[in-house]
Amino acid sequence: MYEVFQSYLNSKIKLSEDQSKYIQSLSTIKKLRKRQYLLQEGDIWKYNAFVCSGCLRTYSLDDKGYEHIIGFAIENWWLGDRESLLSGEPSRFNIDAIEDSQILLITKENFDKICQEIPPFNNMVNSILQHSFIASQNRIHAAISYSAEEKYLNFVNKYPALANRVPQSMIASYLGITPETLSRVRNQSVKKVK
Amino acid sequence: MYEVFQSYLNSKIKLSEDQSKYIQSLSTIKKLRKRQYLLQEGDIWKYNAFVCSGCLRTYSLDDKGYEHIIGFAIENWWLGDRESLLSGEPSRFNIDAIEDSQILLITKENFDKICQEIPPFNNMVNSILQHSFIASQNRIHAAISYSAEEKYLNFVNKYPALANRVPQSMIASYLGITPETLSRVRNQSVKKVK
DNA sequence: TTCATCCCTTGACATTTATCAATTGCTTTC
DNA sequence: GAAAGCAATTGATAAATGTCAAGGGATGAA
Repeated sequence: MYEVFQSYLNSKIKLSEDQSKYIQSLSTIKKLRKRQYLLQEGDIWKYNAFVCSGCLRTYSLDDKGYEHIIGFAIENWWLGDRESLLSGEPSRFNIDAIEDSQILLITKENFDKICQEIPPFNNMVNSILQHSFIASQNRIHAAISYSAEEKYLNFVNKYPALANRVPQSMIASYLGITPETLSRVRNQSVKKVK
Repeated sequence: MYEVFQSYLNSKIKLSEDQSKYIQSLSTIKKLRKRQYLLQEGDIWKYNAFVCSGCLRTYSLDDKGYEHIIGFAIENWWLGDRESLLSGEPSRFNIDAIEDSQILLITKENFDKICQEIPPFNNMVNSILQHSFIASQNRIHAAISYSAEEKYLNFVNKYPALANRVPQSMIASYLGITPETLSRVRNQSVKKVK
């Protein structure tokens, strides 16, 4: 399963065979079955994680026990709770598998070591962080500006790979609307297209 | 006005006098009057900007000409359009001054130079980016999970310095609600406290 | 001072979205 | 293969929020 990560890396930066082996030596693969937790509220998150296969979600639970989905991750996406990683505090989030998944884990310490020792890797990480930030700015924009229908269409447009892969109720939660509203919105959109 | 930035830097990292002078030599100060643009939709943004004094907002305009406020910035905050900076594309946003302001500007090229030549500076920048990302994750969480009232209370709690400084209508826009709704929400909150 | 502007508030009403409940069709599990 | 859950749909209704319109108070300019 390391190959998935390897080809990801190769698509982004140039590494010698030694460097690649070195990174591999600091990585571990974790297999998760559907519904299995990768991180549970209260745990402290200590890794940088990369999804080699499968699909996961990050979510929080409110007072009433409702789930609010913060994000999804599929193959070739990074994953984790940066807040807990950075602060060392227990996480407020849960991460679990929506499908059977395989995750590559690198501890914070090892990750920092790699960043220091392989500057191109560090640059890649920074670039990813920049892009993540921009993506979340765009999500904020959508959340405060769009109607339920626009939110859904925007989502499908941006993440077609997810739209047909995760349950609708989770997409609804991700968009901040109820499953019922999403169901109706989809129905109407279909009618409009006709 | 450089002193503001200097003390900010000193609070974060240790710099020699030479380094500090060097950074200063690559910085320029721009004065803005209230309502003046720092960036206009369609411009390409090429700086990292730091607010020395005053208050600004970043916003977009939708099809109907409504403003959607993406963010605020006051003294000791960083500011800019990372998307345009990174992509080199024209910005989709406007940035203008809510109060008379003074902004320190460093071009992307010079900024990168500083990052390369002064590793602690680079670390600081990364740490800021991390924190910005976490902050935007939290804003997303609020946007999809909270009612109008909760959004407002959360905002006041997190940014008390802004709550009494920027017009309510802008706060409403930032929260993704109408000014009228915000006005009613505040009224009700006051009553509840009594 | 007076006028004009801007921002906030308030009311009446419309629209959107949420909530609750029932039904159906699928998976999953035993 | 039957039973038990889970997801999606649909309807009826409620609640939250938006829209439109009017008015008032502060602030700044002439």
